[in-house]
Amino acid sequence: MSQQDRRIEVSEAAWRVIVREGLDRTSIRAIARELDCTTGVVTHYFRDKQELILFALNQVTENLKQAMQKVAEKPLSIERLVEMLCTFSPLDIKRQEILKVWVAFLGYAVGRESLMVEHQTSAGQLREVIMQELVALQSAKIIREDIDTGMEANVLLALVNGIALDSLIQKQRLNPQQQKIVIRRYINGISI
Amino acid sequence: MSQQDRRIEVSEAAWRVIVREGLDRTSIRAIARELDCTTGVVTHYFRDKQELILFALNQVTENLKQAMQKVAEKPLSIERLVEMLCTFSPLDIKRQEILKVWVAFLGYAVGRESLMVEHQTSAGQLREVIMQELVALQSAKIIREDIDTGMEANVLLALVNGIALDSLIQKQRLNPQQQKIVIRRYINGISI
DNA sequence: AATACCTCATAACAGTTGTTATGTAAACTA
DNA sequence: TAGTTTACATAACAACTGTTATGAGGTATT
Repeated sequence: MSQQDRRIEVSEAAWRVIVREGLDRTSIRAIARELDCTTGVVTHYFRDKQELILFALNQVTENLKQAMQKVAEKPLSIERLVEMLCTFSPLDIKRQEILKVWVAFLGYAVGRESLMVEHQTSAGQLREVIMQELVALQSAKIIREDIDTGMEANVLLALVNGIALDSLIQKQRLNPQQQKIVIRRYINGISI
Repeated sequence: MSQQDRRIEVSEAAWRVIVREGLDRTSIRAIARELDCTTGVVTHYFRDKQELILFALNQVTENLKQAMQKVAEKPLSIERLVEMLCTFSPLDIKRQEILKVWVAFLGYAVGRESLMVEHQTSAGQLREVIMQELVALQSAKIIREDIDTGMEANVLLALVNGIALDSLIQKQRLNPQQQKIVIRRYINGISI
């Protein structure tokens, strides 16, 4: 097993602790316990805790980007955009956990400007992908010519992020089917 | 000054520390420093830290509810719904700080089921208000009859929450004017 | 005027934290 | 096979945490 793979293992153990016990209780010792090892493992693969946190956060982004990449292989269509956006929706347990980890990190970034910039960087990348998708759809005359692709990318991401949050904070939440319907309906609104 | 007022003072000091340094660094000692007092003040007005956290979180909800209450005094109209929803938008510094505190608490609630339930309770109340607004507008034949007010309340809150998050995580973010336009445009889509 | 209470300061407590140094087998390298 | 690096385990460190007890000075009550 390569060093990089082992780092990912440690990072995933950190994820599990975060989801189960909360980010502030995710100590180096707790991660080691989750790995059924001692703290020596963690300190061996990460210089300090900040490096571990940053790595784990980047793993979240990496997961999302890969999922979107996979969808991007399909032929251009409205449906492809819908599926791309649904990448963010907590439709299965894996994505629910990613969402929780992401929310925990975002809350942790409040009052830590450098961490918030990390979030902004990854969010900016996702915005870029959606925007390019909109531009392509616009060129193909599938969506209206008069929409501002930059702004619309923000709105679409805001909508899917909001829907994702809804699944966390609402007891009477949108079910997976409704989530898809809402996104599809919104996109229909900007289609020709 | 009443006991309740003093509790609010402590809570607001906690807010400032959270926004400036992060929730996990908001220790009782840090709050006391912010108040320019000793920890005696904090421990006198709150049994323990959990009670303080819960109080500070409820203050966030209280702030939002009061702002919405104020809007609710105006006559029923599409514009009133827009303004209600804009209550959540970080249009000024005060609301930006409330948003940050809220996000910090939400992240803190990951892995703490009881705290997450608190979030769900307050989010549920806000959903109820928006839903009643939709029902009233529907009765007044201002918005379409065929929309599901329950689901639409979720979507509207998801949209404004998403827009609020956008202001935190996007560098190329929606400006306040665009935020209002987006909300208004969406509501026009469900109007007659 | 005596008593009780409210408001806060101070200090000590044990527990947890990240960090660091040191030890030790196993695996690789020469 | 001797030497070096890798992959951990172990332990000690100071700093910080929430909690609690004690006390002191002011204010209100009787």
